[in-house]
Amino acid sequence: MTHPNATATRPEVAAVSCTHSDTTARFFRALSDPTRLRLLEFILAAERTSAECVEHVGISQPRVSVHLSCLADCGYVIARRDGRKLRYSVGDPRVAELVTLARALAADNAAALDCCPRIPPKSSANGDAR
Amino acid sequence: MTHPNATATRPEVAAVSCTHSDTTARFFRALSDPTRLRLLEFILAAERTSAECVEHVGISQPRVSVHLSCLADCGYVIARRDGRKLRYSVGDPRVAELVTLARALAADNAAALDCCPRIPPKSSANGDAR
DNA sequence: TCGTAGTATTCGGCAAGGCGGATAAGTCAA
DNA sequence: TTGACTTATCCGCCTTGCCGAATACTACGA
Repeated sequence: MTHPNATATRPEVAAVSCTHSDTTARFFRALSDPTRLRLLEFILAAERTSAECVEHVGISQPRVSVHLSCLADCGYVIARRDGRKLRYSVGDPRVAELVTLARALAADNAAALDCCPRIPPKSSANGDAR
Repeated sequence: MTHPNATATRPEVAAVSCTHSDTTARFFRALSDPTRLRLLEFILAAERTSAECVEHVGISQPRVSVHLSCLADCGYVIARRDGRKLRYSVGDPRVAELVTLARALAADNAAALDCCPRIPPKSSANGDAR
Protein backbone atom coordinates (compact mmCIF):
# COMPACT_ATOMS: atom_id res chain seq x y z
CA MET A 1 0.00 0.00 0.00
CA THR A 2 0.92 3.54 -0.15
CA HIS A 3 2.90 3.95 -3.23
CA PRO A 4 6.08 5.70 -2.27
CA ASN A 5 6.60 8.26 -4.85
CA ALA A 6 3.86 8.62 -7.32
CA THR A 7 3.37 11.87 -5.60
CA ALA A 8 3.21 14.99 -7.60
CA THR A 9 1.97 17.32 -5.01
CA ARG A 10 3.39 20.73 -4.95
CA PRO A 11 3.23 23.18 -2.12
CA GLU A 12 0.21 25.33 -2.44
CA VAL A 13 -1.04 27.19 0.49
CA ALA A 14 -4.53 28.58 0.64
CA ALA A 15 -7.55 26.38 0.51
CA VAL A 16 -7.22 25.32 4.04
CA SER A 17 -10.22 24.96 6.26
CA CYS A 18 -11.97 21.66 6.25
CA THR A 19 -11.14 18.87 8.59
CA HIS A 20 -7.97 18.78 6.67
CA SER A 21 -6.56 20.13 9.88
CA ASP A 22 -7.41 16.95 11.66
CA THR A 23 -5.54 14.86 9.17
CA THR A 24 -2.56 17.16 9.22
CA ALA A 25 -2.54 17.25 12.99
CA ARG A 26 -2.51 13.50 12.97
CA PHE A 27 0.42 13.67 10.64
CA PHE A 28 2.29 15.95 12.99
CA ARG A 29 1.43 13.77 15.92
CA ALA A 30 3.51 11.00 14.46
CA LEU A 31 6.53 13.25 14.74
CA SER A 32 5.64 14.67 18.10
CA ASP A 33 7.02 11.72 19.97
CA PRO A 34 10.79 11.94 20.52
CA THR A 35 11.23 8.23 19.98
CA ARG A 36 9.43 8.20 16.66
CA LEU A 37 11.18 11.32 15.48
CA ARG A 38 14.50 9.81 16.42
CA LEU A 39 13.60 6.72 14.46
CA LEU A 40 12.62 8.73 11.44
CA GLU A 41 15.82 10.73 11.52
CA PHE A 42 17.76 7.51 11.90
CA ILE A 43 16.07 5.99 8.88
CA LEU A 44 16.37 9.23 7.00
CA ALA A 45 20.12 8.89 7.09
CA ALA A 46 20.12 5.39 5.67
CA GLU A 47 18.03 2.32 5.23
CA ARG A 48 17.76 0.46 8.52
CA THR A 49 16.60 -2.85 9.84
CA SER A 50 14.25 -3.15 12.77
CA ALA A 51 17.04 -4.49 14.90
CA GLU A 52 19.17 -1.46 14.17
CA CYS A 53 16.28 0.75 15.10
CA VAL A 54 15.74 -1.07 18.36
CA GLU A 55 19.36 -0.65 19.26
CA HIS A 56 19.38 2.98 18.23
CA VAL A 57 16.50 4.15 20.36
CA GLY A 58 17.01 1.75 23.20
CA ILE A 59 13.46 0.72 23.94
CA SER A 60 11.77 -2.64 23.65
CA GLN A 61 11.36 -4.33 20.31
CA PRO A 62 7.55 -4.44 20.49
CA ARG A 63 7.44 -0.71 21.04
CA VAL A 64 9.75 -0.04 18.14
CA SER A 65 7.63 -2.28 15.99
CA VAL A 66 4.58 -0.20 16.76
CA HIS A 67 6.42 3.04 16.16
CA LEU A 68 7.74 1.87 12.82
CA SER A 69 4.31 0.68 11.77
CA CYS A 70 2.96 4.06 12.70
CA LEU A 71 5.59 5.86 10.65
CA ALA A 72 4.87 3.53 7.75
CA ASP A 73 1.13 4.07 7.96
CA CYS A 74 1.66 7.79 7.90
CA GLY A 75 3.78 7.43 4.81
CA TYR A 76 7.00 8.60 6.37
CA VAL A 77 8.83 5.37 5.78
CA ILE A 78 8.55 2.30 3.62
CA ALA A 79 9.12 -1.25 4.73
CA ARG A 80 10.95 -3.67 2.51
CA ARG A 81 11.48 -7.35 3.12
CA ASP A 82 15.01 -8.64 2.98
CA GLY A 83 15.18 -12.25 3.92
CA ARG A 84 13.32 -12.48 7.14
CA LYS A 85 14.17 -8.97 8.10
CA LEU A 86 12.42 -5.76 7.35
CA ARG A 87 14.34 -2.79 6.10
CA TYR A 88 12.94 0.66 6.46
CA SER A 89 13.70 3.66 4.32
CA VAL A 90 12.25 7.03 3.48
CA GLY A 91 10.65 7.13 0.09
CA ASP A 92 9.47 10.67 -0.23
CA PRO A 93 12.08 13.43 -0.40
CA ARG A 94 9.61 15.86 1.08
CA VAL A 95 9.93 14.06 4.39
CA ALA A 96 13.54 15.17 4.65
CA GLU A 97 12.44 18.65 3.70
CA LEU A 98 9.84 18.71 6.40
CA VAL A 99 12.20 17.50 9.08
CA THR A 100 14.92 19.87 8.01
CA LEU A 101 12.59 22.81 7.99
CA ALA A 102 11.19 21.96 11.38
CA ARG A 103 14.64 21.47 12.78
CA ALA A 104 15.67 24.89 11.57
CA LEU A 105 12.63 26.53 13.07
CA ALA A 106 12.98 24.63 16.31
CA ALA A 107 16.62 25.60 16.55
CA ASP A 108 15.79 29.25 16.12
CA ASN A 109 13.19 29.13 18.81
CA ALA A 110 14.92 26.61 20.98
CA ALA A 111 15.58 29.34 23.43
CA ALA A 112 11.98 29.96 24.35
CA LEU A 113 10.99 26.58 23.19
CA ASP A 114 10.29 24.89 26.38
CA CYS A 115 7.13 25.14 24.50
CA CYS A 116 4.37 24.47 26.94
CA PRO A 117 6.08 24.85 30.24
CA ARG A 118 2.89 26.34 31.52
CA ILE A 119 0.89 23.23 31.15
CA PRO A 120 2.23 20.77 33.65
CA PRO A 121 3.00 22.60 36.81
CA LYS A 122 1.00 20.00 38.62
CA SER A 123 1.93 16.60 39.79
CA SER A 124 3.74 15.98 42.98
CA ALA A 125 6.32 13.75 44.51
CA ASN A 126 7.77 11.21 42.21
CA GLY A 127 11.16 12.28 41.07
CA ASP A 128 11.59 9.85 38.28
CA ALA A 129 10.76 12.03 35.36
CA ARG A 130 11.93 10.80 32.00
CA MET B 1 11.60 39.13 18.79
CA THR B 2 12.55 36.05 17.00
CA HIS B 3 14.29 37.19 13.97
CA PRO B 4 13.00 35.12 11.15
CA ASN B 5 16.21 34.29 9.52
CA ALA B 6 19.02 35.26 11.74
CA THR B 7 20.66 32.05 12.74
CA ALA B 8 22.28 29.65 10.44
CA THR B 9 19.66 27.14 9.55
CA ARG B 10 20.71 25.51 6.43
CA PRO B 11 19.05 22.38 5.22
CA GLU B 12 21.25 19.51 6.09
CA VAL B 13 19.71 16.25 6.77
CA ALA B 14 21.54 13.51 8.48
CA ALA B 15 24.26 14.48 10.87
CA VAL B 16 21.61 15.30 13.32
CA SER B 17 21.57 13.17 16.38
CA CYS B 18 21.79 14.87 19.69
CA THR B 19 18.84 15.72 21.78
CA HIS B 20 18.01 18.03 19.01
CA SER B 21 15.35 15.48 18.35
CA ASP B 22 13.71 16.23 21.63
CA THR B 23 13.44 19.89 20.86
CA THR B 24 12.14 19.24 17.41
CA ALA B 25 9.64 16.71 18.68
CA ARG B 26 8.45 19.32 21.11
CA PHE B 27 8.06 21.66 18.23
CA PHE B 28 5.97 19.16 16.33
CA ARG B 29 3.92 18.47 19.39
CA ALA B 30 2.59 21.98 19.28
CA LEU B 31 1.09 21.21 15.90
CA SER B 32 -0.09 17.75 16.77
CA ASP B 33 -3.21 18.98 18.45
CA PRO B 34 -6.05 19.65 16.00
CA THR B 35 -7.19 22.69 17.94
CA ARG B 36 -3.78 24.32 17.97
CA LEU B 37 -3.17 23.52 14.34
CA ARG B 38 -6.53 25.00 13.46
CA LEU B 39 -5.62 28.11 15.38
CA LEU B 40 -2.29 28.40 13.63
CA GLU B 41 -3.87 28.01 10.23
CA PHE B 42 -6.47 30.58 11.19
CA ILE B 43 -3.83 33.07 12.24
CA LEU B 44 -1.73 32.20 9.23
CA ALA B 45 -4.46 33.56 7.00
CA ALA B 46 -4.64 36.88 8.79
CA GLU B 47 -3.92 38.60 12.05
CA ARG B 48 -6.52 37.60 14.63
CA THR B 49 -7.67 38.62 18.07
CA SER B 50 -8.11 36.15 20.86
CA ALA B 51 -11.87 36.55 20.65
CA GLU B 52 -11.83 35.64 16.99
CA CYS B 53 -9.78 32.60 17.79
CA VAL B 54 -12.16 31.53 20.51
CA GLU B 55 -15.07 31.79 18.14
CA HIS B 56 -13.22 30.02 15.38
CA VAL B 57 -12.30 26.89 17.26
CA GLY B 58 -15.30 26.80 19.53
CA ILE B 59 -13.72 25.90 22.82
CA SER B 60 -13.47 27.82 26.06
CA GLN B 61 -11.52 31.05 26.27
CA PRO B 62 -9.10 29.78 28.91
CA ARG B 63 -8.19 26.86 26.71
CA VAL B 64 -7.63 29.08 23.70
CA SER B 65 -5.48 31.33 25.82
CA VAL B 66 -3.26 28.42 26.73
CA HIS B 67 -3.07 27.20 23.16
CA LEU B 68 -2.13 30.62 21.88
CA SER B 69 0.51 31.01 24.55
CA CYS B 70 1.89 27.68 23.56
CA LEU B 71 2.06 28.66 19.91
CA ALA B 72 3.70 31.92 20.87
CA ASP B 73 6.26 30.20 23.08
CA CYS B 74 7.15 27.89 20.26
CA GLY B 75 7.66 30.84 17.99
CA TYR B 76 4.84 30.05 15.64
CA VAL B 77 2.94 33.22 16.33
CA ILE B 78 3.58 36.65 17.75
CA ALA B 79 1.30 38.49 20.13
CA ARG B 80 0.75 42.22 19.73
CA ARG B 81 -1.21 44.49 22.02
CA ASP B 82 -3.92 46.59 20.47
CA GLY B 83 -5.83 48.47 23.08
CA ARG B 84 -6.78 45.91 25.61
CA LYS B 85 -6.87 43.16 23.08
CA LEU B 86 -4.14 40.90 21.86
CA ARG B 87 -3.66 40.32 18.18
CA TYR B 88 -1.84 37.28 16.95
CA SER B 89 0.03 36.91 13.72
CA VAL B 90 2.67 34.68 12.17
CA GLY B 91 6.04 36.33 11.96
CA ASP B 92 8.17 33.74 10.28
CA PRO B 93 7.42 32.80 6.68
CA ARG B 94 8.88 29.38 7.24
CA VAL B 95 5.90 28.54 9.39
CA ALA B 96 3.66 28.76 6.37
CA GLU B 97 6.14 26.66 4.46
CA LEU B 98 6.12 24.00 7.12
CA VAL B 99 2.36 23.83 7.31
CA THR B 100 2.00 23.76 3.57
CA LEU B 101 4.53 21.02 3.20
CA ALA B 102 2.93 18.94 5.90
CA ARG B 103 -0.49 19.47 4.43
CA ALA B 104 0.71 18.23 1.06
CA LEU B 105 2.29 15.17 2.56
CA ALA B 106 -0.70 14.46 4.74
CA ALA B 107 -3.01 14.79 1.80
CA ASP B 108 -1.02 12.29 -0.20
CA ASN B 109 -1.09 9.79 2.60
CA ALA B 110 -4.50 10.68 3.90
CA ALA B 111 -5.73 7.40 2.59
CA ALA B 112 -3.70 5.22 4.91
CA LEU B 113 -3.28 7.98 7.37
CA ASP B 114 -5.43 6.83 10.14
CA CYS B 115 -1.95 6.86 11.41
CA CYS B 116 -1.96 4.84 14.57
CA PRO B 117 -5.20 2.97 14.37
CA ARG B 118 -3.44 0.02 15.87
CA ILE B 119 -2.80 1.66 19.13
CA PRO B 120 -6.14 2.05 20.82
CA PRO B 121 -8.20 -1.04 20.22
CA LYS B 122 -8.98 -1.08 23.88
CA SER B 123 -11.56 0.70 25.87
CA SER B 124 -15.23 0.01 25.75
CA ALA B 125 -18.56 1.69 26.04
CA ASN B 126 -18.64 5.40 25.78
CA GLY B 127 -19.31 6.45 22.24
CA ASP B 128 -18.27 10.00 22.42
CA ALA B 129 -15.40 9.92 20.01
CA ARG B 130 -13.49 13.14 19.59
C1' DT C 1 -10.80 55.97 41.69
C1' DC C 2 -13.78 52.39 40.17
C1' DG C 3 -15.87 49.48 36.72
C1' DT C 4 -15.62 46.68 32.79
C1' DA C 5 -13.59 44.13 29.06
C1' DG C 6 -9.98 41.08 27.91
C1' DT C 7 -6.66 37.64 29.20
C1' DA C 8 -4.31 34.19 32.14
C1' DT C 9 -4.10 30.68 35.94
C1' DT C 10 -5.84 27.06 38.89
C1' DC C 11 -8.49 22.78 39.61
C1' DG C 12 -10.56 18.18 39.12
C1' DG C 13 -11.74 14.95 35.71
C1' DC C 14 -10.82 11.97 31.96
C1' DA C 15 -9.14 9.96 27.56
C1' DA C 16 -5.07 9.29 24.70
C1' DG C 17 -1.10 7.15 24.23
C1' DG C 18 3.74 5.62 25.65
C1' DC C 19 6.13 1.76 28.17
C1' DG C 20 7.86 -3.26 29.20
C1' DG C 21 6.96 -8.11 29.29
C1' DA C 22 4.68 -12.13 27.59
C1' DT C 23 3.46 -14.27 23.69
C1' DA C 24 1.48 -15.04 19.08
C1' DA C 25 2.34 -14.99 14.15
C1' DG C 26 5.14 -15.02 10.13
C1' DT C 27 9.60 -16.28 7.50
C1' DC C 28 13.31 -18.89 6.13
C1' DA C 29 16.95 -22.85 6.49
C1' DA C 30 17.69 -27.80 7.17
C1' DT D 1 8.17 -30.54 9.59
C1' DT D 2 10.86 -28.65 12.79
C1' DG D 3 13.54 -25.21 14.81
C1' DA D 4 15.69 -20.65 14.93
C1' DC D 5 14.94 -16.06 14.14
C1' DT D 6 12.31 -11.80 13.25
C1' DT D 7 8.28 -9.07 13.72
C1' DA D 8 3.54 -7.96 15.54
C1' DT D 9 -0.20 -8.09 19.02
C1' DC D 10 -2.06 -8.28 23.70
C1' DC D 11 -1.92 -6.87 28.53
C1' DG D 12 -1.89 -3.87 32.56
C1' DC D 13 0.33 0.19 34.26
C1' DC D 14 1.13 4.95 34.41
C1' DT D 15 2.19 9.70 32.58
C1' DT D 16 0.91 13.34 29.47
C1' DG D 17 -2.01 16.54 28.22
C1' DC D 18 -6.78 18.31 26.74
C1' DC D 19 -11.14 19.85 28.59
C1' DG D 20 -14.65 23.22 31.06
C1' DA D 21 -15.72 25.99 35.01
C1' DA D 22 -14.38 29.06 38.39
C1' DT D 23 -11.61 32.74 39.32
C1' DA D 24 -7.65 35.84 39.56
C1' DC D 25 -5.06 39.24 37.14
C1' DT D 26 -4.35 43.26 33.92
C1' DA D 27 -5.32 47.16 30.86
C1' DC D 28 -8.09 50.73 29.66
C1' DG D 29 -12.07 54.19 29.96
C1' DA D 30 -14.97 57.21 32.64
